[in-house]
Amino acid sequence: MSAEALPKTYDPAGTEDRWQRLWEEAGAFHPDPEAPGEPFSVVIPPPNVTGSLHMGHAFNTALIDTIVRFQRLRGRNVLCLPGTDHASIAVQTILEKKIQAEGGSKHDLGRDAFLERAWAWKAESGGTIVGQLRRLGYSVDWGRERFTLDAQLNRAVVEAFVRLHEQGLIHRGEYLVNWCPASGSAVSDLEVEMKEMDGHLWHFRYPLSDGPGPDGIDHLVVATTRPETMLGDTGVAVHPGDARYAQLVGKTLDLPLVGRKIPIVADEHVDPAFGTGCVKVTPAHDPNDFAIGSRHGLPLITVMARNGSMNEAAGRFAGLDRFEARKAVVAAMEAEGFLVKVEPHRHSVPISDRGKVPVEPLLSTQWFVKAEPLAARCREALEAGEPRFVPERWSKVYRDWLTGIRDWCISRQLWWGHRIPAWFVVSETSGVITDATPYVVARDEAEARAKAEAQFGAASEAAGRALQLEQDPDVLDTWFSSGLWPFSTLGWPEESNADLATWYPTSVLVTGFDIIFFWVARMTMMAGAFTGRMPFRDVYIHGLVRDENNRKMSKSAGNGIDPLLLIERYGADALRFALVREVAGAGQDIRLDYDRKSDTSATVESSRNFANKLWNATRFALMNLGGATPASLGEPDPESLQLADRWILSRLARVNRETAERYGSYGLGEAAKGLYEFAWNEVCDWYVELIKRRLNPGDTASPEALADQRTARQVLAKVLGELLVMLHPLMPHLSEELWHGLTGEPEGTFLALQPWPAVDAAALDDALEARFAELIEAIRVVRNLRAVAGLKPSQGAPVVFVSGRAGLAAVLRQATAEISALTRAESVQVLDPEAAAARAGERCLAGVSGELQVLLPLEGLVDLEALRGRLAKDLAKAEKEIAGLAGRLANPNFAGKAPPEVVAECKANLAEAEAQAELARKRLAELG
RNA sequence: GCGCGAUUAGCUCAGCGGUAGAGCGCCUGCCUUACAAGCAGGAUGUCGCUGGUUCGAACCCGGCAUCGCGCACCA
Repeated sequence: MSAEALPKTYDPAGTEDRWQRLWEEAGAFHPDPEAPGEPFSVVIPPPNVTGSLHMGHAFNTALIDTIVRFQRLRGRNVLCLPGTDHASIAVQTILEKKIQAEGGSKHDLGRDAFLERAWAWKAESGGTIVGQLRRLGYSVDWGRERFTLDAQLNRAVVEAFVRLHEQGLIHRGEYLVNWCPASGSAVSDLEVEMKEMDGHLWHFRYPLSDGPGPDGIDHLVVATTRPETMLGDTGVAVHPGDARYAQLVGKTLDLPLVGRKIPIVADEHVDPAFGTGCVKVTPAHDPNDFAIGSRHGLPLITVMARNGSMNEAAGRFAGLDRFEARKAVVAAMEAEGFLVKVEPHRHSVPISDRGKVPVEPLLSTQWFVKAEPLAARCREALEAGEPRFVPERWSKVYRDWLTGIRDWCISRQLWWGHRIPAWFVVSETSGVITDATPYVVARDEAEARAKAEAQFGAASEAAGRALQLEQDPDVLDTWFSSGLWPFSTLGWPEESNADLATWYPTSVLVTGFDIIFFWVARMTMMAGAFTGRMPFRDVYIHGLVRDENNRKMSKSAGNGIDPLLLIERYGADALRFALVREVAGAGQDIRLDYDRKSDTSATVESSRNFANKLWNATRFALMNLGGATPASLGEPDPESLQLADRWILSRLARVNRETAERYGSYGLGEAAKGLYEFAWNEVCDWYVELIKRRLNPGDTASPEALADQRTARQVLAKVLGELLVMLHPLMPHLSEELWHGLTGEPEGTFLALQPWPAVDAAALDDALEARFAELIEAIRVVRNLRAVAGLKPSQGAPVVFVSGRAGLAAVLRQATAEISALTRAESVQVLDPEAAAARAGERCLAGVSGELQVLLPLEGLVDLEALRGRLAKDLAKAEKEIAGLAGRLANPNFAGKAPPEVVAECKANLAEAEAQAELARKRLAELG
């Protein structure tokens, strides 16, 4: 690529598409398990096929891809495995809405037709998502793409279910579950969100069956937030120590509206100080009441149907929706004189995450995973440091959840998902599934039949009926299959699978803190049970992307930003870089700056500008390397390096070391910031500017000048080449493009697969970096003086440096040509203080930096006012410093207790500040 | 109620024991043949409040306040 071929600004669109295509066509990210290199593996958190990606996915993707690209450059045998999740309940909700909008229902459609639509939806949504992931430049292995409902993954799910069942860790039973009437399914505890809402506390009078006792009490008052449940009351509880009611325990009440006699029981759970100290007990509709009921043998009466309406047990209220029934019950209680009072009451209401309606605790027969034994294994592993959480504090959140874990309800009354591998022997219960129907759990129907034959065959035959099986119609919680993701995707349960052998356990899981319980913990529990090891060494937990108002970006809140919009505007690399750069303080949420009116983001724009800066730095190099490449130029000869060369090579080595360290320890934001500063503020602002003269020695250049030109070219090529490698994990497309431009490598060779450059430890030079910083500062002072004096940029001026330090003076003398170029100096003189004294009285612009004086003798050109202002400012600054430092040194404790080097530094700084103040005073006096 | 996090320049955030930083924005001057998506220069902060530890605190410890999040919840 020639420099002329490069336009002045970088246009990401074509470049990014092209490299994505070339990488994929070449199978650049399709690793071989047998290939050399220490294995490094990541399975991506599979996005739900619920539409399209949001910024949170882009963020997660940027982090993962940065990590895996870095590891690839480090020579690891990297597998990054992509895929998508079927998301039973979310997808089913979307589809049902669509079908409803068309005027139908899923039941009209039937199971098979519904599933056909679901698969069609999956194809569409999954395709969109995969396209978006590609568009981000994700270096995943598309050849190993998985979907949680793939046949192979289904095999894993079935196997896992069967084995857990065999181990007695899965059971079926009737319990109070969280019922979501909107979805028509049970949901797990985690899928319920407690939401503070304004409600009411209704106080009801329940009369004693036997009329007033000796103390005149003829009723109890109970309070409730859910009046409709009173229809299912089977008792009233009081605290055993509550003297008010002690003599009533054991008596019965007449339940209003229903007429049932319900007992008064004593139970510790009741808080005597709350309300009247009497609690109505509805065991079939409230978890606490369920517990009380089971302690006292109270019957369970379910008064609600699964669609959220009242059932026949609700008597005259049957058929009413639960909220209608609430009103009706209150009205009836009031009409019959049982309503004592109504109070406004703020309380927490359990809301179904997916259905967005209050969940109903409902008695129902479901499948459960006994979580404690699985969790115990995870807790032990955590004690041993597995997995390692980054940041560490999340391990506590994880451990706390695993401690005191409750059983996990895994069955869902849905169609889209992994069907439960249990077959009911319906021939035992007249052809229908009841709670009493026996069942077998098996890998497939044939195995089920064999098992059923063995258990029930003889009896069936004896009874003269054919053995009839029916598979459980329900599906499994999506997270059951997601829990297997790190190994089901690699071929489990086929233990001999090469992928599994090479890449399991995976190296790191990268995900947001919001799914530590849902997903991370489920994966560790499943992995512990089936593979005997934790599924990943590290868990890197990142924050959430929040919008400009600090709200979590989410589809349901409607505040999401489409990553594609930003990619189209600024490029994928710019978006990635912006997201990673924002993550510097690991684990913190990031707020993406965004203007919804114009669809612009200043943050992403600045990353785009950075991309453009790199583009132009490379363009500059191509214009000045004379057609050579880093390879053809070769390594520079250490003997011929100039000061600036040695400086930038020292910086390069240091940045290389730091960056590798940061990439390797999840310091991704720091890595991004460090590279940004190095590339822009050191390479572009200083090094490139400093070598321009050497790169253009002119037509009549001496052999020495030509040799020096070659050195400058070598160093520039090396620095730029390495910089591009280091930037590659963050800005893969741009770096790939520029690297090809710089090296002239053919399209089939990829920067993505190059080795990370070795750190040239010999180039590291602290002292030189320090001296160079002083040179930079000296140039800054000159520029500042010129600006203060109001000199036109084109106007030349002589520059005089006065320094008593030989080292600095030598550096300045060495760099006079560069200084001239960077400051428009007509001449550069470096004097020692004695020589300068001889020139005292000359009218100059004067500035001070450390012990260095910078003079611009500008007889006749000087703006006296500006000069005084500048000196006064220097003086004030120096005096402020003196006050601070002197104050510290005056404290006897400081000298006595602070480390000697700190004291020495303080003294040196004081001396310097005093010298500075003195110089400024003298100059001011000279001006009169 | 228990726990976690945040509070630093107008905005978004770094810094986590030795005299306050970046990006964006702002002010001044520049189309200096890599880049105006740029260059040079500049201004801007009692580092939430309050005690303490320390020679020294934005940084460590104790309170408090505000905001956010998680977990558990009394009908």
